[in-house]
Amino acid sequence: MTGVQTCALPIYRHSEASARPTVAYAVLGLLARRSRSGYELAAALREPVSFFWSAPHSQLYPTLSALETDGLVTHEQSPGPGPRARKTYRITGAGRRALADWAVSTPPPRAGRDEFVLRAYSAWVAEPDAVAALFRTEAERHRARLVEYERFRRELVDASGGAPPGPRQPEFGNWLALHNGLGYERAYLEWCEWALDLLLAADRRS
Amino acid sequence: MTGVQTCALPIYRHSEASARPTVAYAVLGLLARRSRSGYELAAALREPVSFFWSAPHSQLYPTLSALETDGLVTHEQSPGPGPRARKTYRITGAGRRALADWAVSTPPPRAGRDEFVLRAYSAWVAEPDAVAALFRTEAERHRARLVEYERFRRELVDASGGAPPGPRQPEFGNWLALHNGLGYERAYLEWCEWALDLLLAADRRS
DNA sequence: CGGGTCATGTAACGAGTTACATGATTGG
DNA sequence: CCAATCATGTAACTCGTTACATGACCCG
Repeated sequence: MTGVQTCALPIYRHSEASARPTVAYAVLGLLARRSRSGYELAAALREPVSFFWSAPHSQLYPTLSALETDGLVTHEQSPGPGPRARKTYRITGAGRRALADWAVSTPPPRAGRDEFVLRAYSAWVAEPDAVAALFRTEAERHRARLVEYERFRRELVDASGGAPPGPRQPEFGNWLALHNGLGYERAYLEWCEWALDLLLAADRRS
Repeated sequence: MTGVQTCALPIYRHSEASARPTVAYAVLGLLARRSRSGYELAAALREPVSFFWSAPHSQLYPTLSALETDGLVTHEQSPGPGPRARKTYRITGAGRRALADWAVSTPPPRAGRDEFVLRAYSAWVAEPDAVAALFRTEAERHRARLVEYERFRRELVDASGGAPPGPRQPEFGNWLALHNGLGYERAYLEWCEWALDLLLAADRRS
């Protein structure tokens, strides 16, 4: 009888009362701009919100229920074309407060994840030609995103008449997210091209 | 009886025979450089491998078992200090091939995730002062990482005598991953400082 | 009349995180 | 003697993805 006897019924309390999954704040962030139906939210979440967070609709609907239970959103029904009614969701005052609190709370230092860099880390075991092909494909992907993001930037600039949006305007958030995306894609593309140069230089030497 | 009758026993086959979780390739990537014990692998995975992939040891041990079942790694036991024997893992030829295949296979276009940018996207609902504080903390974090990465770079340059490593050397992978990390952190830091300038300019106007 | 869009949900699984668990040796 | 390190594993949970499910309307 030397071991420490532990409780047979494990009581896990590692989720604080106010802890919500990140997708909930993606939803609140969208609803803070304007009310939307579940379908519209699902469509918005299919393409990454703020360029760096996406979710399928299967994650959305339970999230909306949970947010409503907590009083952070409400909904109004209207007849839909199909077998189910359309629900238009609106953020509440409590929801807006929860979003603001979350937005400025320092996030725990989470490790970023990038599977492509992990592949690059092991690229030395593969054929250099195949590695070059991989990087060319990846570069193309980021080039395409850059073009898209530049288009978004022009749209935002045109919409706000040249001046950057004030820090209380919704466009401020778009502006921040977009510029992060632009910097990210530019840096990534430069890295891909640098890697291709390195591979080319090594190929010429041999 | 209008509905489509589906099989009562759902047969899910959406995982290909060779599909392995990403953490498995992080492990193989480490073992391709040199053999390591589970404990050493766990320590290496605690800090992100290739700067962009980390895992706790609880994910490691089942992964090692699975890799061994598939014949991609083997292990030798030696007596450990504690109640359990130390197992030193070695990658097999099949493991090296699987790693090389994975490394150059085009990854499915996954959406990157960045919770901080999502916060920034909703920062307009919060106090501008709190937003500025948030960005200062974040900038500091990236500045610290940059300093660390610059140190790694000097170490790598010193170790290889100035010349960049050839595309068949393990250091090539480190070199690629490190330069991605450097570009990423530089871009992120610049973005944080740009955002702080924007907030400061708006503050002066009011 | 067949496929796409609108519209909402549930089921099952895989991936990732946190907590539980054991126990010898080493250093302050 | 207490804490950290070495050393390995399991249990329980949350988060995220893929697949299943229904059905009306619109357009060609």
